[in-house]
Amino acid sequence: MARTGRPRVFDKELAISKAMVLYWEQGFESTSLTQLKEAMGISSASFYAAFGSKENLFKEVIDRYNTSYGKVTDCLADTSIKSKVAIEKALRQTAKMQTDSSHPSGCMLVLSANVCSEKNNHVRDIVFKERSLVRINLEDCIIRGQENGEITREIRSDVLCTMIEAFMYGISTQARDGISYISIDQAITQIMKTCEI
Amino acid sequence: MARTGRPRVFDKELAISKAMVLYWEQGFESTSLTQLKEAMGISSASFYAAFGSKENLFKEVIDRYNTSYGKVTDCLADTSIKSKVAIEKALRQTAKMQTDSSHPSGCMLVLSANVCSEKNNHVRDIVFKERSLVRINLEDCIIRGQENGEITREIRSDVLCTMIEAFMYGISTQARDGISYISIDQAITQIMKTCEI
DNA sequence: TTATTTATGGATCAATTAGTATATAAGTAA
DNA sequence: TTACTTATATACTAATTGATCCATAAATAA
Repeated sequence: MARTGRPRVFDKELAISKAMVLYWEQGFESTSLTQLKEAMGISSASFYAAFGSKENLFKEVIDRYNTSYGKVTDCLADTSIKSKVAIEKALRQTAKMQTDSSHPSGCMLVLSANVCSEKNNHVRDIVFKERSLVRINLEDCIIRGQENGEITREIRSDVLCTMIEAFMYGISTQARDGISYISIDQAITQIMKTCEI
Repeated sequence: MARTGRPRVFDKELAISKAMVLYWEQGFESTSLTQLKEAMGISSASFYAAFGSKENLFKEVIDRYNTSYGKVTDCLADTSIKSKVAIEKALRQTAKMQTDSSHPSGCMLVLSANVCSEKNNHVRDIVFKERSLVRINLEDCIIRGQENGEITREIRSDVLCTMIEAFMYGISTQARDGISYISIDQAITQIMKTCEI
């Protein structure tokens, strides 16, 4: 059944997209409500009616990110492809996405709320938890690869995981610094050799 | 000759240290003047008389960082030690420093102003330029090592530089996430093998 | 029709932001 | 002493922060 009440005049999904760009580019705290409302083209009343708070909008934006740009690492959990291939694919897709100039550079989960004032530590926790999920997927993928004989057993899975994770997180800063995709891609080719049998 | 005028009652160097902790922990934009003044124990008038502006204090803090905690990568420019040793030392010292709980975790140059609103892009440039200097030192160190036969020539210096730089930057996020020094240190042992002849 | 529900426009809120103004205190220089 | 220089205390500013209030608009339900 159709919902009652005056219908919303703005496109909520589009508004979330606009907000994502701002939060991604500037981070949670540095993005003001004025900027968000302007980008969305709505008033305070509409903003709070639709999203509840600046923080709640951020949560919705993170969800959006995870189901769009953030999907570049989803292949780590895909057991239908070989583990080493999955890791390499995750890294290359990450580098490609993060250096794409059609949106803010770097990874939103790494950049948007890692540093903030104490009162917003719970916002920092949101992205921290999202990163944890990626790390779990990466380590599981490595373990799977070692069990299947696709990845070297000479290196402990947690050590390999920490090495690749650090490299992956660092791409965000490099992307912000303007390091090219091709340059990062070549580095990926190099670091992937560590996984070889 | 002794300078004229009423002498400053607070310790400027100590005040910069206090400010560094705040900027490091929360970033430039998320740190308020109120917090800075409270940490320093001074008034607005004293603050502006001594530092000029919030941004100028940040510059002084970055200088302080570079000559203290940031020195962990100085060995990259030390031509008296072997290149591979210098890189390994820089990485291990970086990991040790960034996970030390006596101060904020991670690297201030990577975390404190990488993400901000447009009006502070020039502050972002400050840390961007500092990172550039580290990158130059790293690449020069690699080139030197390859010329001296201490580092493999099988990999292009710029590719090796990008790989190590990404890994190094990523340590900041890992440190914030609570990854232990020992874990990162083991990953360093692994990634250093890439440099071997 | 009337009641109910939800969204919007616009005014407004208290708190906080970075930064100033002014008078005075405390030192040196002549 | 007087002149000068610098720092401090206190009050203050305009602008911005995230968020709320209220009247009204626009839909459905009965």
